[in-house]
Amino acid sequence: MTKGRVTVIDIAKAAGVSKSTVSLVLQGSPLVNEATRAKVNVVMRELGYVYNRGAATLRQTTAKSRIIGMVVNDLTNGFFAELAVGVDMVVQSAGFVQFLANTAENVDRQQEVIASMREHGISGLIISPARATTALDLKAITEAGIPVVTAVRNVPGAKCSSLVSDNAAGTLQAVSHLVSLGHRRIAFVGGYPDTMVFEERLRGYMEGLKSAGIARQEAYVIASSASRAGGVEAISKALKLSEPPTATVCFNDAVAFGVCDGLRSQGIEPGRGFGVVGFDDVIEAKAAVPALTTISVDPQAMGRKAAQLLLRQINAGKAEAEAVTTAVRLVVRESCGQGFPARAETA
Amino acid sequence: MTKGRVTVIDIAKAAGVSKSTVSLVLQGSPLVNEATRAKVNVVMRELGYVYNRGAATLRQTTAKSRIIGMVVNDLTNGFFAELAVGVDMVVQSAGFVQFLANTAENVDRQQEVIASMREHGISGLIISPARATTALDLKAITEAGIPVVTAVRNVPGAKCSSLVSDNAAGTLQAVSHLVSLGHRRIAFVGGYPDTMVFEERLRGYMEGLKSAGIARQEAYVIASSASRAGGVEAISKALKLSEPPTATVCFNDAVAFGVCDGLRSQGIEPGRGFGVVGFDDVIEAKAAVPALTTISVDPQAMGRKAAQLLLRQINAGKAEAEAVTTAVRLVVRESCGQGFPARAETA
DNA sequence: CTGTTAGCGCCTTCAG
DNA sequence: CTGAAGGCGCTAACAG
Repeated sequence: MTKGRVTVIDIAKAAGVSKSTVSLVLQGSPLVNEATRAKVNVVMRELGYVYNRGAATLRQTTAKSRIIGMVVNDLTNGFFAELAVGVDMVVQSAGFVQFLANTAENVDRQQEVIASMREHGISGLIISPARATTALDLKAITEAGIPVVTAVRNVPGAKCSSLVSDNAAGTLQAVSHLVSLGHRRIAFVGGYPDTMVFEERLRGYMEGLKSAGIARQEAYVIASSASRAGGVEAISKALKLSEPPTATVCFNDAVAFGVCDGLRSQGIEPGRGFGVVGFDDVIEAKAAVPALTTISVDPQAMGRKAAQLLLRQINAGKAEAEAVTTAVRLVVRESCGQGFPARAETA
Repeated sequence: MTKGRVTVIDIAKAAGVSKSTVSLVLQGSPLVNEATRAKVNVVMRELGYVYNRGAATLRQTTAKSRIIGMVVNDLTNGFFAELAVGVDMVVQSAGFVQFLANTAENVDRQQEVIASMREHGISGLIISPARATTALDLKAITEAGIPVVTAVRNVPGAKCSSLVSDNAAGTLQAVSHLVSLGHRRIAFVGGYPDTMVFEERLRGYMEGLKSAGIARQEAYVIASSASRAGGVEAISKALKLSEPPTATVCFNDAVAFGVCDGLRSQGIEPGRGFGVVGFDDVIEAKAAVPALTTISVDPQAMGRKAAQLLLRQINAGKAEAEAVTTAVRLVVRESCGQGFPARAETA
């Protein structure tokens, strides 16, 4: 039952110096006598002093709170949990502390937590935006001069940097992987050609074929909805071709599951003879199926990168010149045959 | 590029009232004229005012920061991620915000983050302690009158409430489950009888047998190290008995994996005929094997419970009378046969 | 119901 | 190297 919380003035008194001296010690200033510094530190320990960062932040210009906000659209999904871990690592070792909030894909909630974090004076924000997030949602905070970095998804038009996965490189790797397993008839299935993401992934697929010296086959690009059902539909079409593929690169993992379903219903076991690579789109990551190989960013690495980027901006005093979007390299994760892919081991 | 951040005084001026009036509006006091209140709110929106909670906290007695600390020993483990999600839910809807830090089982780091959180004036702390945590580690914060709740593991001697799983009820359920599947020769394998946890789990097992009217068999309690290797060892012993068991309740999931390994090496497929129930000890949760049924607390539920408990203490003004440890009910989770158990669905 | 006056704990001049 | 003021943004008493 400490009565009134102990303050700099208390410890100044007890150490027989002035408050400013104490303050200097607190900031590790070199202007203070070594002996004095030691004494002050001892007294602080004795009295159980705890630094009041709130007061400091109040006094200082602003936003030197050393707290960074992290908002995530689905913490239940292991991918994002790891993302947060990555962020936490660098944030912690930089002497910052992390606010974490989960939005569960709810934009309203997202706005609430961002507002709340602002009230607490976060020095910067890392956000994996909820689905329907628009530039407008981020306008207030970016205009306040608080550095913002988006990860995983990006928000077109927002004045902030972002980290997204390198889609083309991912599907390219997927193709190379399948080729190295001996496949030559490789299809690209799922998704509709009206999104940027689709274009990118398709492009990587094409490049992969090309660099393997495989001629492109129109019929091997099979669009469908980017869902499990879409995957089923697409693979059934594929298998009816006169020369059916022996492997597929799937637009995302939902599609990949559908493909597996479809294969099984034809008595074909995915992963044994028939290669299936799913683009781990994060969304369905938690339902990974064993027989599936997956292309995905390393979430922890992405988190670390995001945090570094943000800290750089914070230290630079202002937000980056303009919105920069960086593509993060992807990693092929072999299925592990039992349980689920050993994601942690790739970290 | 807002110049000087807008303050209560700015909005007071703009609204033609005094700062205190604004302050009252901010706190939703009923002492202010409805029209005035409305006007103030409008002006706040127009000027893009953001409440400075740090300043408020500074002025107010103390610790009304509305931020709660959450420290977790392994966020990489899906269990703890879900725990944090549970906490976040209630914390958020109570208008608090959550500091999250991961200690990766490192006590030193744990002390650092707790210190850091203290500097930021957390109103309360929920902690899933790192392995070697002692009451001493928590002494400073509890003595400062900050409510602390431990979850998952408890810290003997610490002046705080804790939430742990109901070990006995868990193994009891495990036995009942196996009995309902027709098993009568059920062994309890793994672990050494020198820990409290072992005692509790063994007791539940005994009770389970008893309530099923099955006589206890000395030979069916097989101690071993609480590891995968221990599981292999234990099951091999079990199978050599003249009347070998047809099912096992395992001390923890590491042991359970070992049991599965051992069974397979004998050509027995676990889960088909031979029942295996592992106590999901959290530690190895991420490596769940499909063929395994598991007894475990629902992590989100535990998180919610912890947060509620903490908030109650915060609102009560002071920490609970004394350390109360509450057992959380466990849930049997059927293996799902593919991928890993659909944990989220039990939430 | 609204305005005035003090600080909360800290950091920054600015002198000694 | 150290001491004395002043103020960050807000709220808690009091006055009006």
